[in-house]
Amino acid sequence: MEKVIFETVAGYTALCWSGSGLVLLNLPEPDRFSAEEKLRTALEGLAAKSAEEAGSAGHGFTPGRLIDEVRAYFGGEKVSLAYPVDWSFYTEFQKKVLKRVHAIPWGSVLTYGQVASDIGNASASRAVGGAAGSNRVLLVVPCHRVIAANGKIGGFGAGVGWKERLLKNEGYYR
DNA sequence: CTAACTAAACCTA
DNA sequence: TAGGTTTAGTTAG
Repeated sequence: MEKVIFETVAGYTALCWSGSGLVLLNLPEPDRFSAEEKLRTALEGLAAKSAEEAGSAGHGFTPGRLIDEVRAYFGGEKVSLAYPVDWSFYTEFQKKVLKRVHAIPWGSVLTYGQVASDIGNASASRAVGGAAGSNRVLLVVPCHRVIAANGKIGGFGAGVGWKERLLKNEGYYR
């Protein structure tokens, strides 16, 4: 597992990846120390499951281009952030949800209910919210592009303020 | 139209 | 078994 902390205009961001794809991408923190704290805490939760990480083939991922894109993202530029994800830390249901969310393009949104139908479980909208909350690869898996059916913003683990900010950044609001 | 409340639904720890 | 990034329906203001 490789890891790095880099700086953007929005703050310090932690990134982790394995041989099979991205493992973690946090939102920016105001200083390097808190970014490291958040990274350490997140990695503790992953440690228990990391046994299955062995034996990944490797896809030649290097963080350089991704870091540039994340910096551009917070600079207000439109970027695709299309990178492979290491799904091995998620349950089957979470994988289905997050893979569907992974495919939501810049500037568009789905409701929790739409994601639920798309994965063949129309009545699982609330569980979709739960699965979205398990996403550790923010931005690359754009769970902030999933909103409530009444047009309201819905919830967000890192705080609804962040969700608003990300959606505004993508031109979704006004 | 907004706010408040309810029941139903599904996954995870 | 509790609770979460829900939803649709009902009722009151």
